Amino acid sequence: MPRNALTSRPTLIDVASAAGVDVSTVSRVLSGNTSQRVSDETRERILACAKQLDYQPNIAARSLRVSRTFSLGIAVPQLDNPVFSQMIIGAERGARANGYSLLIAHIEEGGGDADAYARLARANRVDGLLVTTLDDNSVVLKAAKQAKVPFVMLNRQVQGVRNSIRFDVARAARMAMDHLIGLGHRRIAHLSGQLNPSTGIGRFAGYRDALLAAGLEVDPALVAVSGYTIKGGADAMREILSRPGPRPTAVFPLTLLAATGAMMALHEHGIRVPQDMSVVTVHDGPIAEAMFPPLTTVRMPVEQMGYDGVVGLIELIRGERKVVDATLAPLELVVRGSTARLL
Amino acid sequence: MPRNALTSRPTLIDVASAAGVDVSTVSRVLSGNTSQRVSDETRERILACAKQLDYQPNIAARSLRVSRTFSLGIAVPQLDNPVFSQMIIGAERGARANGYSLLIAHIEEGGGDADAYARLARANRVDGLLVTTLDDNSVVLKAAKQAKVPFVMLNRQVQGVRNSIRFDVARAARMAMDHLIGLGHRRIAHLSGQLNPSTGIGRFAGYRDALLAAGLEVDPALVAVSGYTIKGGADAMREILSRPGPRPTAVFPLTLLAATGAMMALHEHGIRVPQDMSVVTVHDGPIAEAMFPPLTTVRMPVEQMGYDGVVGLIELIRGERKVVDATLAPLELVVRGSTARLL
DNA sequence: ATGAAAGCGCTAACAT
DNA sequence: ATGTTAGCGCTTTCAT
Repeated sequence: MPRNALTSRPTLIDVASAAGVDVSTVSRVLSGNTSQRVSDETRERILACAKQLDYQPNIAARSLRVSRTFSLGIAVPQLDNPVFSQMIIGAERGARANGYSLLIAHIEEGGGDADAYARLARANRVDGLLVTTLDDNSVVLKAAKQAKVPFVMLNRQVQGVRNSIRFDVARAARMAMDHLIGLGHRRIAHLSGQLNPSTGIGRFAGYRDALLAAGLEVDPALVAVSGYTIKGGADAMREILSRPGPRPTAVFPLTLLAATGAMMALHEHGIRVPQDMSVVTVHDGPIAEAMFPPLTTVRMPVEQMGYDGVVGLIELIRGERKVVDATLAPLELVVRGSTARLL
Repeated sequence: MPRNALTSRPTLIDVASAAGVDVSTVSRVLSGNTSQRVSDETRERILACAKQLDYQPNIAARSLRVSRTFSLGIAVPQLDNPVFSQMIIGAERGARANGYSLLIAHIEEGGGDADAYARLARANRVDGLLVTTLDDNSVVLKAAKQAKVPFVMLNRQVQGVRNSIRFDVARAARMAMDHLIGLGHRRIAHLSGQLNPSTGIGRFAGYRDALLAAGLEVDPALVAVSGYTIKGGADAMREILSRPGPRPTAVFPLTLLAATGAMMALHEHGIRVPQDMSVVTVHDGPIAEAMFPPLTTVRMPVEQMGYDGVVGLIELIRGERKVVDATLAPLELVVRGSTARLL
């Protein structure tokens, strides 16, 4: 019984001698090398022998020879965040479809420079990296740059990073906000991932633009920073509720997890959703449906983002492409029980 | 600028010539080979050169030479289920700590034989496999057996599988049930993963045992199969609510996702938690806290399971161990708002 | 259309 | 204590 994957398995030599040809011929057939012709008869015979022996190429040998690992890495800061699980699902699918494996690297939050660097230095195990970060100035990013392999950033645009697949979050925000405004809401709070250093009202233009388009003003008292966790969302919501002045009638947390936290805070305060407060967010998923009441959301093509990122990355690696640069549009608004017309 | 990970990087030869020694000496130093002595002076010099050149070993070459890939695979059926994300977090940590990479394989549900087999046949990229399945008779399992590498099954015990890390779910169930019984509940429903073919009352003994220990009877009308999804939990809860006869005063869904679904169904029916119905489940996580009301749960060491599984697997691969066979005990009961004393 | 042969970077006998 | 050397299994010129 073999101890490991690479022990005592048939090699090209076995297939070659079974088929009575040279290894190079077998290689040509099995690796689908089209530049050289092999007679149909020989090809058949080789294929039959390979199948009969259950031949599986030794990837380490091939890697050594062709200087490629055929694996990609994906670095995620939170594995138990639906946005990242869905990204991974899409990325894995794309990788598999192209003969690549996906290696996961969990970047622990607050792991610090040394750790993140060390981790990604392992990048010599991969031909390319999919990088996601919650913090734009993250060390992860520097590490990825150090990693001397092409990388594509997902769901984030960062100064100096050329390759990225982004989500048109401004448009999604606009859709969410227009929904609330259309329901008659005027005092709409916003839980933002982080504040824009210049405007101070949240990173994404959608919130502000929608207000302005409706002739409303941006009230800083209605905006708080939630980050990207449930706890962050709950804290930000509590913060807004604790501020003096009239309470908002609706809230737009930017992320699903923040919205989940906001719902907690609202329940704590005995504020009924949607009667007293409408809630809408961006990014749909099973949790959104499972909330009470179920959340109205703007669907986000997260899996697609992972898939497109991988495909772009592979094209980058193959030199079939110089740059990966796409923006995915939001999918539709799914209206559920968390939003209602302002009475 | 290098196109990929393995192009134009310093090799052992570079380090050797920089240090003025032979490659074999460098190899001995850098691979920490303790069986052969190298003078401290030479060692220092080699280490310095390696560092200065930023030498990183070529893993493909090493793999080819030693017939090991230094990667492990983890096959999961649902990536967006907290139980699996947490397992992966633990597994990744364990792998990393031992110089292994973790490769993820997402087994799509209903992927069918051919697909699952084909996927795991790729197992020649890994030295071992962590296998998780929701369906005991899964083809995944057969595939893993075909995969000629050691594998450890997580969170499930299956006939004929020697290596597994299990969770003492019977004891966890007992803790959950005792909590409900202690609160005065007598009519307690159970949403089970699947039914036990012999008893017909759910796979796990904890539910039945707790009832019997309290002098209560098992009422089949209070048991339904939920599977392991939110929807399954919601459907099973609806099913029980639709049955004639007195309604239960508490429900014990076996999994967090099923509990989430059950909460949905209860809300739909206007049944208040915990006033009209107490809910307790096994496996804690952020969602449990985010529910309304927050769920009382028995905490489950899921990350630990991934970690222990990986460590055991590596020991298996190294031949330091013949079998991996452990059962993890449940952690504590966390009482939150979803359970209350029966009035 | 097929074969011969070199060599990717590394490790582990075996020599010295 | 360190050097020499033979491959691991594969792809890819270069011959034929």
